[in-house]
Amino acid sequence: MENAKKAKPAGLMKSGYHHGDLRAGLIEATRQLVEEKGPDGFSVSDACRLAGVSTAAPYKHFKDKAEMITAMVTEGMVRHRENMLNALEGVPVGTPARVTALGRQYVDFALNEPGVFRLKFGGFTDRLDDPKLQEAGEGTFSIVLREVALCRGETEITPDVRRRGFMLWSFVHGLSFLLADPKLTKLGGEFEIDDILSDLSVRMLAD
Amino acid sequence: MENAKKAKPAGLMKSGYHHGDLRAGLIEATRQLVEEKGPDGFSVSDACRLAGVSTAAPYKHFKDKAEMITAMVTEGMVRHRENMLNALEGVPVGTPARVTALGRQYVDFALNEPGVFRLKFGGFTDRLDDPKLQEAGEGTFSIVLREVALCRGETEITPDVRRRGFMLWSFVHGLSFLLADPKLTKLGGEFEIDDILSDLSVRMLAD
DNA sequence: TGTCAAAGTAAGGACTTCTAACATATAAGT
DNA sequence: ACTTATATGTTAGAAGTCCTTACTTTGACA
Repeated sequence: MENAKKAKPAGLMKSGYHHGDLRAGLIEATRQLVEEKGPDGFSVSDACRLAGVSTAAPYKHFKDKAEMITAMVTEGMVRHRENMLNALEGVPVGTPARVTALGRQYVDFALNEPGVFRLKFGGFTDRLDDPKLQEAGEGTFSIVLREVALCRGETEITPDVRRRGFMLWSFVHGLSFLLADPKLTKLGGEFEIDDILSDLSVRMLAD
Repeated sequence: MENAKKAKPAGLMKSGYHHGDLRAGLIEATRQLVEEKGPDGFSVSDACRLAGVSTAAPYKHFKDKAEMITAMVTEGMVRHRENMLNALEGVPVGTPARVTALGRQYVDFALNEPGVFRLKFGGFTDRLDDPKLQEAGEGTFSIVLREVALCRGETEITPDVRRRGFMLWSFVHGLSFLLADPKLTKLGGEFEIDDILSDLSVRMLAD
C-alpha cells in the first residue's frame, strides 16, 4: 500500500498535467527577470506573470521567495561549473593556456548572465544559503586550483598553489565586474580580453 | 519684536529650523541602513524612521528615492577618493609601495563600508546616474594611473600604463568583493592581505 | 508682523508576499 | 475501469509596505 509512495517516473517529465514543469519554468522566468531588470528587480508576481501562472502557484514548488531565487542562482552556478570544465577541452595540460581558458570562461559567464553573476557575488550571499550552491562554488574554484598545481608542477594543493589560485580568481572576478559595467570598462581604454588574461596567467604562474 | 523667544541656539551653523540639516541626516541614515541590511535592504520609510522625521520630509531635499540613494553613494565615493589620496602620504614616490598602499586603501573601504561598496559596484550602476558620482570614480582611477606611470618612468598616461592600471584595478576590485564575503574568503586559505597586494604590485609593474 | 522655506499630517494607490479554500489532472491501487 | 490519493493550479483576499503628493503648521529672519 504505502510502499509505492514515492514513484517518480522520469522519462516523461514533459508529460506534466497543467503546465509541464512549472518549477523549471519559474526558475527560467526568474532568470530572465533578473537579467532584464537587475539583481533586485525581481518579484514573485512578475515571475508568475512571465511564466503564465497564478501568483499562488510557486508556493507548491518553493517555500518562499528566497528559496525560489536561491534555486535559480544555484542552477546558474552549476551551469557555470560545467562551462568551466568544458572550456578546458583541447587545451594542452599543464600550460598557462589552461588557466587562461578558465578565466575567459569565467568572464564570459559574467558577460552572458550578468544578472545571475551579480546576484551571486554582488553581496546578496547572506540570504543565498544552500549546500548545493556552496558546493558548486567550491567545485568551480577547485578546478582552478588543479590547473594551477599542474602548471606549477605540484601534485597536490599546496599553500602556494592555493594562494596563486586565489589571486588569479580575484583578478578574473574583478575583471568580470568591471566588464559587466560599460561605464567602468571604458576607463580601461582599448584592450583585448584574451590578451589581458594570458598576460595575467603568465605573470601569476611565474616564480 | 518679541525677542524673548526660547529658540534653541544650537550653534546655528546650519540653516537651523526644524532638524538642523536633514539632508545630511538622511544620507547618513541611508548609509547606516545599507550597511546594516545590505544593498537592497533600504527604503525611504526606514531612513525616515531612523532620522526621526516624517516619511514626506525627504521630498523637500530629494526628488525621489533614486536621487536620495545616489546622493549617499556619491558622498561615499568622494570619501573613498580622499582616503585614497591620504593613503599615499609618506610613501616614497615612484615605488610599487605606493600602488600597494592604494590597493590596501581600496580594500579597506570595501571592508569598512561593504554596503556602499556593493551598491556602487554590484550592478546597480544603471540607476546611479550622477555626474559627480562619475567624476569621483574617474578621479579615483586617475590616482592609480598616475602612480603606475611614475613607477614605469612615464611622464604621461600611455596605453601601456592604462592597461596595467586597469589590470591592477581589476585585481584589487575582485579581491575586495571576495574579502567582503567570508564564505568566499575562506577558500583562499591563510594569507596576509598586504603580502598579496605587494606581490601583485611587483608582478604587474615588472616588464 | 509678515514671509517663506522646511517639516508635519494624512491619505491615495499600487505592489508585495503569502495563505486558505477550492478545482482538477495525473498516477496508483484494486 | 473505477476509485482514491496526490500533486499541481486557480481564485480570492488578508496584511502589510512602499513611494509619493496635497495640504497644514512651524519657526527663523527681515
